[in-house]
Amino acid sequence: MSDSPVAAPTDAEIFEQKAVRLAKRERLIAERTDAAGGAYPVSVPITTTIPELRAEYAHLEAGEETGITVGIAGRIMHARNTGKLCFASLQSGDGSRIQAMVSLAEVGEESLARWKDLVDLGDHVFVSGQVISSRRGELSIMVTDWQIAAKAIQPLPNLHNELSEESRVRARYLDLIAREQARKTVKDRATMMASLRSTFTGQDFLEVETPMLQVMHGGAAARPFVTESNAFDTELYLRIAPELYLKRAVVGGIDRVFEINRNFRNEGADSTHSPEFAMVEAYQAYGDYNSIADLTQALIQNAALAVADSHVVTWADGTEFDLGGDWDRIDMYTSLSEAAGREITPETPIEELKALAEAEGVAVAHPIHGKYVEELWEHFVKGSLVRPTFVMDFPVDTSPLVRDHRSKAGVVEKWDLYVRGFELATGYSELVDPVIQRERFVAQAKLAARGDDEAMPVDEDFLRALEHGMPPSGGMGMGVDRLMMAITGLGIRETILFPLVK
RNA sequence: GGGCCUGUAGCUCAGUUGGCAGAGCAUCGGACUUUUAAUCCGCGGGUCGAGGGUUCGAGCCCCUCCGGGCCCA
Repeated sequence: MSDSPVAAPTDAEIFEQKAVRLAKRERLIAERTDAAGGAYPVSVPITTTIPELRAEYAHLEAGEETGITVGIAGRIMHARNTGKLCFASLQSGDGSRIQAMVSLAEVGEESLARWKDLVDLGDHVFVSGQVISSRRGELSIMVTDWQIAAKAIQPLPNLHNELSEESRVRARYLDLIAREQARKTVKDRATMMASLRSTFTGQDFLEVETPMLQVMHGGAAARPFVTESNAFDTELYLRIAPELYLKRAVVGGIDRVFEINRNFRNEGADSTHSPEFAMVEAYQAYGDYNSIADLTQALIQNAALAVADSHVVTWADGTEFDLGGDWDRIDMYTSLSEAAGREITPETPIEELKALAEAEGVAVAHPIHGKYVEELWEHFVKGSLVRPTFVMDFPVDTSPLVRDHRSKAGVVEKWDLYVRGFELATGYSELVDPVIQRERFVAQAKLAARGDDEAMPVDEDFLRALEHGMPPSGGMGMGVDRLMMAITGLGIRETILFPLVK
């Protein structure tokens, strides 16, 4: 906690509705006779749930009475009080609702008056009584007993308007209470995560967890968050990728390994980037970038099938998007040459690339061959990709952890998977030669010394592991939040339950 | 980093040319035994994101800062 306690709000700072509810809370607590009463009872005697009742009594005719007594609890979403008969809609966590009817004839004068005095929108309430259908055919509980299950002292937002986008993100609990799509997104994401794990385990991959706090960051080109350890009296980095640890696991004989967890990158935040993001990484011994592309396609297609029941997913805006079939695999230099109308190869001199980039208005932060080629590819080709596409064979100097292509000079066995214009996943034939790996690290360290704060330091401990021999392997990484975006068509702030906000 | 938009009651939003701070829902008081955003009557509720400036007078114009969004690089 912070050094100074947060000052209690003064009376003037408590707005009217909260003050009213706080007074009701006080009254409930003052009237409490045992642990089951008051404003926050330890439990209430529910016998069933709202969705179960909905399913079981869907057939009731208007005005029908069942003679069955149940006890249920839910959050008050609407209340309609008349003089001697009160109606309330109770909502359960999944969004399903049932009506409670509190009638003078059933509960008596005192209980009805207490209901009107003490129950507010947003409160959790327990009711017991007969399951009936109202005259208008609304499935209802004709209440005989009730009590507050949990008193809300903040008012519910106005449910007749959409919550503002900022409120949805800052108060996700309200978004979840108010909006079906918000609840569905949470369920869909859980379904997607379960599907990913199921696809992996179906192919004999083992899930592991590797360090998030690292003495040395690596495995990707990105700026890390820096923190410090009191116990070790040293700087630590929040990981930017789990790669170097997963490879250590492969060296140790975990031949098929994956991890799904958070990475942290100290970079800009916008509609497709979050400073912390969930990622899946996997390594497959005796595989390569082709077999790992097959795996990636299966992971995504199975996830789409699990969430949307089809390889053709329907986004929130109604657009249909087809993730089915075998995806195209195109060559980076070839597709760039075609789109640019001139031949560009790994031998194309940097001056020529620079001239082209300047002519096209493409800015390149670090003037090396590979960065020009990648920026130019994004400029010329990226926007034209419609179907999911693997872009294969990247420049060697921007991919320090990838092995050289088995037959083409100057490129590495790396692909990026583009889905609807954004990079969803990347895969490699992993570099396992410890001597070449060391050379690549040293080259990166020189970049770092020249001010490229995305470049990696030399990781001696990782190199020692590699020197013990890592089998030929394919590896892949995929942004889980982005996969969710691709399947649902939602923005990144919708796919993350609690995105970082200032 | 550049450009544009935005911040007003608990929530969602209006606010004209610079001239008394508004609406709906919610709250509070009253009526009502079949409502479905119930209805009807009545009363409240504001540091207009923060600070500074111009002006007789600023929610509105100018400057700085903070938060949010969109587009571009």
